[in-house]
Amino acid sequence: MGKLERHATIADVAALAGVSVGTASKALNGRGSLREETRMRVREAARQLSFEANAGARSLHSGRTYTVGMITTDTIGRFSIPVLMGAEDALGAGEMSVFLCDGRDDPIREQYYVKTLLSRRVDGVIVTGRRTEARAPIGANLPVPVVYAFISSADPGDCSVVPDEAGGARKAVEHLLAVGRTRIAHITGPEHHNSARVRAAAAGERLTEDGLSLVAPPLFGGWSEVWGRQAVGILLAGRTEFDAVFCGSDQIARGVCDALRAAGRRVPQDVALIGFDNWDVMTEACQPPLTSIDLNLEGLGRSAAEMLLAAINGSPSPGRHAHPCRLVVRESTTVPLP
Amino acid sequence: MGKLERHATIADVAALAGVSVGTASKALNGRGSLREETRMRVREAARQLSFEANAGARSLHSGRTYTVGMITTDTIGRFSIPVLMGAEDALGAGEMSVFLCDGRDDPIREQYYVKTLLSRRVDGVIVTGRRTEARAPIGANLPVPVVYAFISSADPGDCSVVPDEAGGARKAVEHLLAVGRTRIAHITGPEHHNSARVRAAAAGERLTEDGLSLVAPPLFGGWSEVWGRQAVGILLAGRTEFDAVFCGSDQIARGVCDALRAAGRRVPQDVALIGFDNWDVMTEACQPPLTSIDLNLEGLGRSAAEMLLAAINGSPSPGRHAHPCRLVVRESTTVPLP
DNA sequence: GGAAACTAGGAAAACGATTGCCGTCACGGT
DNA sequence: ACCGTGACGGCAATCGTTTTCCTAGTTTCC
Repeated sequence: MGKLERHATIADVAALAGVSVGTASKALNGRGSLREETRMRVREAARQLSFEANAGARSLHSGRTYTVGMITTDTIGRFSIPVLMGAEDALGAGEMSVFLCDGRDDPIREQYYVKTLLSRRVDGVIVTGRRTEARAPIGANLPVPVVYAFISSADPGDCSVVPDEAGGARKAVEHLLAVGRTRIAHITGPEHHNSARVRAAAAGERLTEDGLSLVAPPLFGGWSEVWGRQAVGILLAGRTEFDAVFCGSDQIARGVCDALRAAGRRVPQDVALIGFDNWDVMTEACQPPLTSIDLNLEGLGRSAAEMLLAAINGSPSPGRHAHPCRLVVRESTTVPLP
Repeated sequence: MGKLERHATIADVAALAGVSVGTASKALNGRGSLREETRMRVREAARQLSFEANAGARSLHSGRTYTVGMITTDTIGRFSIPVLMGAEDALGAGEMSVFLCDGRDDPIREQYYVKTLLSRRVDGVIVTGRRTEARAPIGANLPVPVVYAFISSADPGDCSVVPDEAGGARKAVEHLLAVGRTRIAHITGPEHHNSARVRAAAAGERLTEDGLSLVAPPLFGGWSEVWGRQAVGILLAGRTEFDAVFCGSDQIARGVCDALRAAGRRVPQDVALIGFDNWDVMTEACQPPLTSIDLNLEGLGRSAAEMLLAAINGSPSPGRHAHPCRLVVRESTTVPLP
């Protein structure tokens, strides 16, 4: 089998085995009634020619291609990847292959991809990516099921799977309460970002349930370490007492941690610190290692893929589905044993 | 066009336009000789039915699928993504769709993917991922061209596109020399990692060309911030004078930066600092922002894809191709203007 | 006015695989 | 001897498109 060799067709196999194409097909797929000897002969021929059935030709018949398209809204990033991998994993288990399409936040490019995918007769489409808000559907009345993962569709009838950020924020607060902190500050991303608002609101609500409140209004800024450092400055200047900080991202938390240390406050003894995203790069490099809320994106991707598979098989799950977050405790909220 | 609607076929279009299928095909593809009026009629019918030619059926004829497979050796990570995106971009421009396959470092899984891709009759395959050394080829005598990107194939006859790490290391040293530093230390990743060895060796060689040498043997460790911090301890304990540190990764550099500051050394006034990878998360959060060597992975991916396209069209480029790195200067090597 | 030269579009054969339907054989029962 | 019945495999239709070959018409030119 040299580099220039053509792919073997079932006709080649049939010829080598001395049977008709139809018989060869039946032999390889375990259909029809054939003598065991014949079956073996055909299988052996197929092996010799390293025959692999042409999936395209096959799907011409079955009407299914066993492929799905995955469109990322914005450029593929830290958040899309786990989603993508989870989905790929779940789909692979279902014998599905994935077409990757990087939309790069360009609606034209995206529409081009949608057309391409449809012409390739994908069985379904997953849309993912990060946005500050829900996004417009990729198309109306598409002939195949679509699932939005991580991002959510502006059409509430579409199937979207999103992290339960409010639940995550509640878990964060509950953990801080559980380790005995009551004077909690919240530093987070830009207010125009839906995630920042939702998390802040949920944190506030959870405290209210215990008759408490944030020691100061949420500090909205950016998602970066730089902002985390600045925010600590603001907090300290305000002279508000606080024994814990809940941060909207691990990067913010890391900045906060560095700034607190520089200001002489110990983490976690003086101030307990909790992040959001559970991004290993940050949680591990932080001194001390950072407690955080894991969005469980890989699970989310998997779950989205499973919903897509279900929809392809005729059982769609319309609507918005919240995927639970998970608390991961590290030393930034627990005093290490001496 | 409702959700349950079948895809329109060219027969539907032909019927609506009142012509034969053959004619419809010619009209849509600009073949044959047809009256302009007929062409328009067919096009209009296609538009009404939102007809998109079935790519699978089409490729049955042409023998080409206009798809390529992309296999990532290890789990998709920070390094694979830009490569992947660059490739996707270049391929998209060539009207090719990409099958994404996440090998997860599992040879069985990988072989399964290779088979799947071949049965889908991809026109070519790109293999990417990170490894400490060159990897075994994904298969011998495959019927389609294969290009290895970022990672390289152990078979020197295979087409591999890899970053010119030695060149990058030389650029780093040259930059340090250019800003007047001569007492350079090198802190890098594990010695069993090919990248670490290559970069260290190239740095040493470049210094030798100027009659200099590293102030101490390269410090091999991990790629992490934690190691960077530790290494500074070792360096300071050794009482060797140094006015610059070239780090094998941005994470190491960041750790070094934090540790130096904690030890009272100013960056860049006392010690100039340069990283490797140009990872925005690190370079931007570092205080001061970090000068680094950019592997130019997106360009590398693009370039790999272009070589694959060329190979598909009959002009393969066998062998190992080094893709140049780029120096990105920030404040960690330049004293900011007062 | 008749042959040559076009033009427009239809019919049918690929492409590779699957599958329903049939024909043929061998065998057993009456 | 004849019929019924399985077992085994071949034939041909089918999926959706492209493309090659052909057949009517219509011009054109001598």
